[in-house]
Amino acid sequence: MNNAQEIIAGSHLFAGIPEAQLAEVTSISRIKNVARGETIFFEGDEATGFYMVAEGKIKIFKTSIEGREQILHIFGPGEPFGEVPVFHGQPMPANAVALNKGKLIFFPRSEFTDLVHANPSIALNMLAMLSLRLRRFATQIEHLSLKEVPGRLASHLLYLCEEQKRTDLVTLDIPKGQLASLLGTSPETLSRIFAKMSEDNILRVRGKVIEIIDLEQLQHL
Amino acid sequence: MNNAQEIIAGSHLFAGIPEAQLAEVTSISRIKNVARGETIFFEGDEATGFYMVAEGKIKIFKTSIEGREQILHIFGPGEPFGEVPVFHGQPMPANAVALNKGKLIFFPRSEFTDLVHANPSIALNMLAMLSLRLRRFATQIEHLSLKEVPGRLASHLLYLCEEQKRTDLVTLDIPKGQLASLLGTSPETLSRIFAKMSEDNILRVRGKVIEIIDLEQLQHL
DNA sequence: AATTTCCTTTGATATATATCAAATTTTATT
DNA sequence: AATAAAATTTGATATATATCAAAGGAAATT
Repeated sequence: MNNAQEIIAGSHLFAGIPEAQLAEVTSISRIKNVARGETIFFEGDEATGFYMVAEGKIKIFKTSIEGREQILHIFGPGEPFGEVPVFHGQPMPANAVALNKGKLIFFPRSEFTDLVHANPSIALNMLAMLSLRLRRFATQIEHLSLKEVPGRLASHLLYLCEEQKRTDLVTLDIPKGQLASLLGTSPETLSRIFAKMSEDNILRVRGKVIEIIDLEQLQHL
Repeated sequence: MNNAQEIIAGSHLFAGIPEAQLAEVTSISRIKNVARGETIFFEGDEATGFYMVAEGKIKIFKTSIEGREQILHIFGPGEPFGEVPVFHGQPMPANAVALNKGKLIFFPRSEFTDLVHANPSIALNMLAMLSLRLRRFATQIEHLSLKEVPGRLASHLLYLCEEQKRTDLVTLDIPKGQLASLLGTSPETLSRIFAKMSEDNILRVRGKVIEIIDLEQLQHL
């Protein structure tokens, strides 16, 4: 009745490591249940370890003094988060909140670094993980700075198309307000751009379901 | 007359590894001289290895179709760059150009990954490196999305204050146009904001030298 | 030293997007 | 099902910043 083991075994982070070590990884982990909206940690908190999502979705975000928020990542099952301070020994760089009721697997810092020392594969997997994340951040910076909101939305929809392996229709996996925060804009602006795209017959919005009418136009943006 | 060894030995990436391995690291490296303005690689190029700056400065940047550019990093002596694809096996995520005449140390991919396998310290140093970089990217995203240009400029100047260990006067280490691209704005806007800050008696601009008059005001932004 | 090239500043204008406010729809809770 | 709460949409307005254009200044090259 412990699916933590399954999540761990199926994750990229612990891919390809021997059964024995997998058991060891599991043995140092702890389960934490979280409610929708619950804060896992705040920016500036001391890091005692990192997490992996078992169920639900977690958003990692920064906030301004005025209360606006910018989402950096949204993580789902199998994805680790909060690992940056593990290797660098500084406080948490951002806030983490659960988007839904869910379950997390926690790995205490020192136990985990011991494992990494003994197991170069984990280190290399983690390097691949962080590299991928850097690449995504680079794209996010590029989009924020060089693209306008319609372009960012188009990019995101095309990303969802790939993820959902469909080209005619995608389903948003987060509320539109959260999507606005992920794209670095306001809910109002996002809504208007959806409206504009509908008007231009690029897509049709039916709640969380986006029907894609003109894929080429979308790719063009 | 080979200061590559010195740069390598003094770098964070290879800090604390035994003499013997340091020699090995040096032995797989190659020196590359670059001219001011020379391209090291383009986004999308296949990665055959990564670099470390020995002399000069390198900018890593993205460009839009219209030709605008956003600088992601500026790296100086001792700092590695282009390592992301080494661990993830995808093309280069951004462009690299030399800001000055300089010298680079190149490490071929497979030789380096062999070294990492054999030497967990290098892996852990690299993890610390990438973690730091993720943290900086997170800050950059935060600034682009949640702060206005004056705030970003203030942040940068305060960062230079720390780096140069002065609080009354800092020297820009890159041309103002490049600084604009780093801050995600245009040279015109940056110039205007410098002018505004001068007018408000926050600072005084003398070419590349910025005299800081009101540190508190600057921190306030 | 002269000249060309590049960098920076200043001015005028256009526009994408934030913000405030209110209406409407959707979702959650009793 | 009814009510409360939250999310989304639409409208009106303000503003930060991009862009175009041109002049002035600094730096590099001959």
